[in-house]
Amino acid sequence: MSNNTIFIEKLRSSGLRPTRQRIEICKLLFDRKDTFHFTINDLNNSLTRITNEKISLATIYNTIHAFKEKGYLKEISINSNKTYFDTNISNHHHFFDEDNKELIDLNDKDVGKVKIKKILPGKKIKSVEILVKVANNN
Amino acid sequence: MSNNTIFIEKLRSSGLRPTRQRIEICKLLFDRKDTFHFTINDLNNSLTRITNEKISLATIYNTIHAFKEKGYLKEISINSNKTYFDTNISNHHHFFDEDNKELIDLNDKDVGKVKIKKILPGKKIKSVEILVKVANNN
DNA sequence: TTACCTGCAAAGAGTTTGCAGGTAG
DNA sequence: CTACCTGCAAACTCTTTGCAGGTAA
Repeated sequence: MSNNTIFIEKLRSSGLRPTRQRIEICKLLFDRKDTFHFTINDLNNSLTRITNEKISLATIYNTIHAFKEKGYLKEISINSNKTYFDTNISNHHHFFDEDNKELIDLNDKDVGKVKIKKILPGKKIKSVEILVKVANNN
Repeated sequence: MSNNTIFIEKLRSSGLRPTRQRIEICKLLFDRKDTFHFTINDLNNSLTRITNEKISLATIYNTIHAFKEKGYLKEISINSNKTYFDTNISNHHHFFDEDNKELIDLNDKDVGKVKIKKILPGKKIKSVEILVKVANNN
């Protein structure tokens, strides 16, 4: 499958050698149509299940961090003991469902335009993230 | 100082007995005009410095968590290995300065009204938090 | 006196790192 | 062949918890 070429290029451009383990990670992250929200733990479990072998956490962490540096993944601001990542790197926001600790995308057009009227001298805005926490009605 | 009465009431209404250690925590958190953003570690360091004695982490954690449950403190959603709290419990948002890991308040009026146009069936919106990450121009 | 609290230290969870053998280039 | 990578385990950081002596009511 020539998708691997894309994965190899993603890895190389992130400063990583394309290895069997990293190709597996790429397949899981990028070989899909929909957005994928995950924690390292989710990813590790999925990899173990899909590949029937254990991929080292060292590899998973260094790969994910390189992708994040390169901008192929976004880290999401949630107050949680875990770090959440998102394969959707477009400008968008999130619902966080507190009942099942799940993230749901909120497209930019689903949110009225946000205007930040305060300026911090000498500082540049890097990102504006909106997190809408939701829970069951009860 | 009769401020202690207020602190004792805050503690009692949070289901906690007013002890010497907890009064010290209250003084540090609530005896001030301006907003206070902190991590448990910040708080612990300040307490040690101010009181010249070590207050147990167990006490700090159980006090802070009780205040948070009661709504006297807010937990802020930042992707960080640490948990940030805020003594400003009004509806407001934050800048997060990535250079020095510091939080800065963003009043509700400094942000244009945010309209969430997507609905999740059966789910109720608990909060809408905006985090504006900033860093030095360079 | 009783229930709760404190301090300490150990345990947990998530993440990071050091090292020795293995692999890409 | 060399530099980088993998797997493992140990180490680290932050947070939570168990326990024994101490304190508020």
